This record gives sequence, structure tokens and C-alpha cells, in this order.
Amino acid sequence: MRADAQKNYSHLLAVARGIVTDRGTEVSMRDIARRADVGLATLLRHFPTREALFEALMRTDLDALTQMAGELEATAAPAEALLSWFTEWLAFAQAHKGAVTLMAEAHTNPGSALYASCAAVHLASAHLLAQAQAAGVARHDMTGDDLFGLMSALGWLVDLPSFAPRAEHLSQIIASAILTPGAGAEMR
Amino acid sequence: MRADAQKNYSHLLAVARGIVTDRGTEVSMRDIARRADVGLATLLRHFPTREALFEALMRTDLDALTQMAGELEATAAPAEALLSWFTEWLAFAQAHKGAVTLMAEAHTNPGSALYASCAAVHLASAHLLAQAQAAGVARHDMTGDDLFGLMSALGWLVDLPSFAPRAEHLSQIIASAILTPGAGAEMR
DNA sequence: ACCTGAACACCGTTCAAGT
DNA sequence: ACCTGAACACCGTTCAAGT
Repeated sequence: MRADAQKNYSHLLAVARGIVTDRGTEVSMRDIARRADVGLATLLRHFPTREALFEALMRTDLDALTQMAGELEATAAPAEALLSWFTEWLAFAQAHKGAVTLMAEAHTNPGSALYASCAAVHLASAHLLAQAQAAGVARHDMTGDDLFGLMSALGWLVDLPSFAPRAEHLSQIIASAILTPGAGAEMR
Repeated sequence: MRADAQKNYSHLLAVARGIVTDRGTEVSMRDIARRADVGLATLLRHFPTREALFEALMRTDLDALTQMAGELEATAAPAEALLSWFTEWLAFAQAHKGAVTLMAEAHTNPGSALYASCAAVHLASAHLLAQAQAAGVARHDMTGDDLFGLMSALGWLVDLPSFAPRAEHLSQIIASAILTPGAGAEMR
């Protein structure tokens, strides 16, 4: 990348981060370009779509999130790992309002800039679920898809200001539906 | 209302119903007006906002839904009433794609055309939950708000084509989190 | 009373022309 | 290589002018 392009790229990302933080996720691409003192076409040249921009904005946190899944899988007990994973996911969702909606729409669309991230989260979740199921602490009539769905639904919900305060509690309710009550005790 | 206005109103509603059914919930007001061979301003005179239009489109089904809650409360056992309520809600959500998102956004906004409907669903849900809690078949650490939240999250989720096939199953998972396992047995 | 075209201030997409 | 103004086809809002 040419030096001026590199500079534009970083500048746009920084401006976008700032403007999204204090004006929300719905800002128009035009506004971001305007704030960055750059033509709209320039912004779109670096980030051809809104998803591409958000993917770049969240990449660091997304990587940290999926890496955390691996650590939990390796170090924590299966049930605790799943619970902690819910907490991590929720923290991510609350740090990036609107991200869950974008991801839920992108997760079946391989052309989306967010597709790979969705797949990574999906895969990490499925692993943690499988581990919990193998240990007999999670219900067996559930797939990784179901888990990703419930996580998405929860993430969407806590984006609504009226439900944000109940986030932790709602998360526990859903988690309790997944984890079987008696640790190690099979349910049928 | 003048005769010509009444006729326009019915015509617009019919056209909107048709176009929403086969082109989805995201159609523009302009497209609806166009299809109805009417000026955009005329459409907006009858339905000043998109929410007002959808409220009119769903009014019949919404009334039927909340009425059903009353019947379930009166006739079914508390746990079964809550389960049936979930089923009814899900059927409504699937019959009106996009409705849940509109309702979730409207439910704290008294100015919204959908506010009253949200309040009715919320109230009906809270009654069924309270009844189940009094009978000792639903967890006590939950409010009507929580239930409405979980219902909204579920309704949003099954609007996504990839999750629609799992709707019934996902609904059961969430329901199982609310209903306590041993009927009549208190949990603490 | 009710309807409507037109002006308005937006939006994201595209591309020919500039450096 | 990279940038950008301008044209484009949209969107919902508003209102003066028509019937």
C-alpha cells in the first residue's frame, strides 16, 4: 500500500471508531468520510461496505474473543468454560452495539466481510458445547447452530437500552437452559 | 372519514399486505404508494409512519394473540399455558417477519403506534408468568420484563432464515429455562 | 376534507477525470 | 496508484397548490 493510502486507512479507522463510539452504530458512511475530511469515495475505496468497516473496527476484539474460547476450553471445567464464554460474548456485544445484528446477518453469507469472524465464533462455541456435552453437563439435544443462535439472540437483546441492565441475568437464564442441573448426571 | 378517504385507506392496506407478503418487510413506503397508484403523500397521510402502517396490518392478529393469552390463563394449567403462549407468539412472529424488531424498538416509546400492542403483549405475558410462578412451576427470579425480553429475542432470531427451521426447538430450550423441572416443587 | 406534485435533505453506488 | 467531485437512483418529510 502506498504511504498516503496507509495513512488514510489508519486515519479513517480512528475517525470511524470515535464517531461510532459517541454517535452510535447507525452513522452514515458519508458522515464518517465528512468527519475524516475525505471524499466519500475514498472511504468506500478502503472499506467497500459498512460490514468491511466494522470488521476492521472489531478485528482486535474478535480475535481476542475467539482466542479466549481456546483458553477456556483448555483450562476451565466444561460447565464453567461455557458460562465464562457467555460472559465474554456478552461483554463483546456490549462493547460493540449493533455488531451482533451485523454478524447474525453475515453468518450465512460467505461474501460478507464478517463471515470469517462469524465462523470463528461459531466454531469456538460449538467446541465448548461439545466438550460440555461429552462431560455430561450440557443438554444433548442441541447443536452448535442452536448455541450460536441463542448467543445471537441474547446479544441482540442486550443492545436494546431497556434490556441492557438485565443482561447478566438474562444470560444466566439462557445458560441454565443449556447446562444440565446435576453435574455429570445425564438427562434423557 | 369521507368516502374516498375510506376507500383509499382500505385499498392501501390491502396493497401493503400483498406487497409485504411477497417482497418482505423492508419495502419502501414509496413502493407501496406506487403499487397502490397513489401519491406517496397520500400514503403518509393515512399512515404517518411505517410503524403506523404495520400496526394496522397486524391489528387483527395482535388482538387475537392477546385474547388467546386470556383464554390460556383461564383454561389451561399454568405450565401448559405458558408453553402454549410461546407457541402462539412464535406463530405470530413467523406470520409477520420484522414485526418483533419493530415491537422491541417500540415497547419503550409511548409515541409509537405499536406501543399499545407491545404493552398488551407484555401484560399478557406477565400474567401468565405470575400464574405459573404462583403455582410453583416457573422460576421466581424472573420478571415480566425478562419474559418479554426472551420472547422478543426468540422472535427476532426466528426471523433469520437460517434459524427459522429450528424455531420450535429453540423455543422449547428457552421455555425449559423458565419452567422449573418438578411441577409444584419449589426451587431456591 | 382530502389529495398530490414538487422541493428538500438525506442515503450508498459508480465512474470519469485528476494528481 | 490513489483520490475525488459529480451524476445517479434511491429514501422519508414537508407543504403549497389543487379539487
